Amino acid sequence: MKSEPDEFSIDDLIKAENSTVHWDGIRNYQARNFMRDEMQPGDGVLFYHSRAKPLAVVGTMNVASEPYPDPTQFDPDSKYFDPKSTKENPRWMLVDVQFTARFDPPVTREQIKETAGLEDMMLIKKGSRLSIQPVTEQEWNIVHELAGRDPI
DNA sequence: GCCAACGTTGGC
DNA sequence: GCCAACGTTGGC
Repeated sequence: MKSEPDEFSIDDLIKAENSTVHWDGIRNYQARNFMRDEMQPGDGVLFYHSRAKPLAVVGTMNVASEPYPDPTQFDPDSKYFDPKSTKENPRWMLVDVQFTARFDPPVTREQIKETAGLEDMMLIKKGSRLSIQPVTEQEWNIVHELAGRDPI
């Protein structure tokens, strides 16, 4: 899962209550589908800082809820308000995520590009801007190796 | 800050 | 249902 640290960083996640947040504001159907259809409580998630220095995987999270409707879509005061969405038929789903680890130092985009076994990661494919992307178990393990950590 | 690559919208 | 126009993303 990507986030611009100016908007929401891994430090913000750690500081949140229970180090857990609603991953709200996702307004892309493909990204929504990943949360709605592919994520289960306990799944591991890489936290990536986009539009940042350095561009890097800065840590990990756990999926901490079942998918449920993003409450911000119903809030007229939210910048994520969607007038076309109804409570009966919500458009946007999200999951909660909980902090699990910080990578220090982070695993940079440059490292990922250079590492054998990670060449197929969607993250480094040209033109790929999806903010939620699938990661294979092998990729998860290699990224943890680069971080000097045991994969969970 | 630029701009290429994407995704969405809406007129036809 | 096509596709031009528009808005957004995110690496550089």
